[in-house]
Amino acid sequence: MAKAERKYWLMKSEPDVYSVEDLRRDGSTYWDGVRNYQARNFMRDEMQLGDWVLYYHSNATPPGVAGIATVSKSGYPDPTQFDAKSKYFDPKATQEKPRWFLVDLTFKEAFKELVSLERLKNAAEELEGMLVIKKGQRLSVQPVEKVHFKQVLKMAGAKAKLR
DNA sequence: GCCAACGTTGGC
DNA sequence: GCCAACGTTGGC
Repeated sequence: MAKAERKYWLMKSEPDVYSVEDLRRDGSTYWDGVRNYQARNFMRDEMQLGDWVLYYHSNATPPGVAGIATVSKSGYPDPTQFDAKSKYFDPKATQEKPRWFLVDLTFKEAFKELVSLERLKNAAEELEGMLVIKKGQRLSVQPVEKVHFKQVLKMAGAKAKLR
């Protein structure tokens, strides 16, 4: 069987809650609390070990891509859904039939300078079709095309290189 | 803090 | 199964 090709993603986090610097400090983390079915499906079904992720700071000044992480564990049930004390508790979820899934991320790089949403929008030609620059796009886990991922790395002057 | 966009819920 | 009401996201 051919090895599955690496996929590319963008994941949003509010830096006040958990920033790319927090991820650098911790090394890796689990992406809990996603309660959107589309985002859930990506994490459960499509994200795989070794995928690359643009780490996006939302609700920030300015918002934008702050770094890169990699998927270090593919989809598994989000434990917070079973925890009655958690704000992410879901009474309809059971161990046998979990409703929410997450992945683990490992830190790869924090950009020297954030690639702001404004810069992404200004690069509309190179980034045409990229979901994050679309109006009203709220999805917190999004697929990213390889060429777009590459372009963002270029704009960031990232150390990490895509072959 | 405002509010547009959009996902989810629930009454019918 | 429709759709109004409601809740959340996230840029500004």
